[in-house]
Amino acid sequence: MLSLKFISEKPELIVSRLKIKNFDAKDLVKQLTDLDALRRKLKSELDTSQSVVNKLSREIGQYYQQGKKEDAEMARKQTATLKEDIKELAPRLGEIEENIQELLVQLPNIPHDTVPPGRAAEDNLIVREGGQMPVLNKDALPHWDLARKYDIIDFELGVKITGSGFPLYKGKGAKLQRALINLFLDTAVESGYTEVMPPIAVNEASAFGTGQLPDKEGQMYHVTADNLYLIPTAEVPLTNIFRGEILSLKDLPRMLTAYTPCFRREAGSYGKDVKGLNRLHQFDKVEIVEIQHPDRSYESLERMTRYVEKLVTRLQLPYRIILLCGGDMSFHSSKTYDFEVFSAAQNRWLEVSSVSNFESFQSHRMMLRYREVDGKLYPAHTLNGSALALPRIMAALLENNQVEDGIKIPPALVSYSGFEMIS
RNA sequence: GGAGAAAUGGCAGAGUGGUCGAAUGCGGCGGUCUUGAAAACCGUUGUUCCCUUGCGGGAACCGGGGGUUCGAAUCCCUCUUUCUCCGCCA
Repeated sequence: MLSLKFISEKPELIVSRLKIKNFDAKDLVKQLTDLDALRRKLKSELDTSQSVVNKLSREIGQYYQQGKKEDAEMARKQTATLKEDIKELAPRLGEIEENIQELLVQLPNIPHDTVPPGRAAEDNLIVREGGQMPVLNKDALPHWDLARKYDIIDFELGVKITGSGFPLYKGKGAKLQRALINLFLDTAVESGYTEVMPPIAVNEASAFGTGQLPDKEGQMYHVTADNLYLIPTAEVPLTNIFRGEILSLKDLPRMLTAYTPCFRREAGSYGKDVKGLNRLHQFDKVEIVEIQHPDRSYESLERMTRYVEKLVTRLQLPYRIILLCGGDMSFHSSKTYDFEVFSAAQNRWLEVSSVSNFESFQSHRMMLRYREVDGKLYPAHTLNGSALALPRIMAALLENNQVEDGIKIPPALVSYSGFEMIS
């Protein structure tokens, strides 16, 4: 969410910047600035009336103490009309503030200067590519066939136990998952991230803080009996650690990492996109989160991107880094890099990571601030990135490394998996 | 799930109707002292919003919401959360 003050000060800037995101903010911004002007006016009136009432009340107290009953009665009568005004104004102000809040959450984050314009995925920019494209035989199998052939992932059992999109990993498949998680966490910790194991169900305030609520409600699993949400990403609990906090300069940056299962309802998806591991309701992910000083958040974004690049490089997967265009970016992000790895048997690129700078968008929602040298409080910048999401990494690893008699495990993983080959 | 207790500033903890944004202690920050540090001493130390170019002034906040009252941290209602004991349980 953008700050109301910023919107009122720079309405044209916001409208023009949001054009990059193909978002027509004109009406919304106009409504907000109008409402803000009204809000200020009412607040002023209300404060003035309240101020007089408070003053009279203090006097009444003194009159009673001095035994001046008539003076007290007089003052008491004076408060009556003012209280009428207050009774009328206060709910109006409340309504306007609610109204403003409803509109504020509809306004997307403004993109960074370096975000290219564009409508959709075709307009994204490929920033860098790396890794070797594998050469596979014509009879190379997609990962769902490999999974069955080597008995390492059982999609049918997952359906039996839960439903589609909840795969069951077994044997070396399960071990490989664990190996990936450990590799990712260890690498993150080596790179300065503090490991955390957070709750994977969150309350409403947390889901609101990172922006899952109110608009993405249908994408989360909702535990209605307790009004909790299963996290769609560790970003939610990790960033909300700092909800309502005031950090000092020496606290910045805060760098956290966590492995969690992630849950997404993904309502409406179907077809080849959801085949095998391509899109799941439950999947594993290691996430990195940073809380950073506004002057350095873009350095962090680049550093995090290089960090994720290091991971895919270690896994020897062909990858490309994509700078999302305005139209393809998420509602909350100021700038996002996506990572895709090539899954050779499917002959397609799979998104395995998304690294974003949200600037102060989430901080405004969750009142996450830091104290600047001038002693004042400013919203901190929040960033996060997948490092990495496991299923599609698994898909690419299986497909790209298949040989005649099995699947080769990349060297970086062997010390974690304990085996060099799945056969 | 049953019974009881509680929720106050970064933390601990006073405050049961009037000058209480809130004693006191700890912590934090600044200073004195010191070669440096500690100790001691002195000072300082919440947030949001409104008005104001500035100086400054004002409103709100003692778990959330509502009520009583001229006036509420304090009284009433309600919700939530936490703790203790019992039950169940990895």
